[in-house]
Amino acid sequence: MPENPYATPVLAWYETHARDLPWRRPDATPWGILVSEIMLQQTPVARVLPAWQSWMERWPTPADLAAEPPGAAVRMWDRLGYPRRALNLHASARAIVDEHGGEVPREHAQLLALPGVGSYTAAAVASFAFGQRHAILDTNVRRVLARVIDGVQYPPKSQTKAEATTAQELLPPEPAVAARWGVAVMELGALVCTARSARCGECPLAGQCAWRQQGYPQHSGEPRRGQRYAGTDRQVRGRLLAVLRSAEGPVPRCELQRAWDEPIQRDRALRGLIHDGLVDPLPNDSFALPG
DNA sequence: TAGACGTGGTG
DNA sequence: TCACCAAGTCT
Repeated sequence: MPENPYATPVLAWYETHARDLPWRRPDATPWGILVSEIMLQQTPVARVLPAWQSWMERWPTPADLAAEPPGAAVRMWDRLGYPRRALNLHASARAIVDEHGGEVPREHAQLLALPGVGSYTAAAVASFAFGQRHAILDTNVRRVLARVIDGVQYPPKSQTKAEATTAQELLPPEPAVAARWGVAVMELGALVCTARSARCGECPLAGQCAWRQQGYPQHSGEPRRGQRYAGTDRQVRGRLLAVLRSAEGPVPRCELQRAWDEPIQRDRALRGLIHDGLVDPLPNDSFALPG
């Protein structure tokens, strides 16, 4: 297993440039770290910050959240996006209480079994909350490694086995150092080696970066697929859920109809929300957040 | 394994 | 302005 020639400069850079985020402080609990990781999925730090504060004030432990109906989580989630994450967090809280004595589990496999916790999040919690040695491979790390090692502007569209192998090989032997390395590369990708710009003047790896040495070859091939939103079911679902969140209790169907004109798509979106457990259909043709 | 899944900020 | 992008997961 080759040594990691990037660890020393990246760790030194992190020492002085890491952001002071509440879930990174010494007093952060595993639960707080899990909540942050779920919230941060596809969501910028700036938007997570206030949401995380409110969430942790209201539900400081998994048991606090588990005692509430799932709809309370969905309402609290507000406009963070991908509201099924709120449902997943609630279901995770109940699983943690029911199956782990109210404590966030330490084992990667047990974390992975929680709803909404995939490969990245399980590794992140095991590493950041419990100081274990796991490869962290998120969008930031993938981009940094693609540039520094492979000399390309962007990583492949979907994660490859080769990327996982590389991340594993770069892991420092000491668990505590490995955990530090993981956040540090992520932070480098988030602050310096970003998707839109590469501030190589501030980068501790500028001298050993393949992409830089090769003159920044631009991404060639298919344009990177952008997600459309306007007019999609996702937008309709968002509108419907917004109505239900703003209401105190159940909402009659006619009120939901004002959220979207087109009836076929509106009904399809509503059925989807019900199917996903984000909405409860009630007897008198009204609807509510799940109770 | 693509595609679905929210929302808002930005270059 | 308007694509693109943001600590992914699930099917």
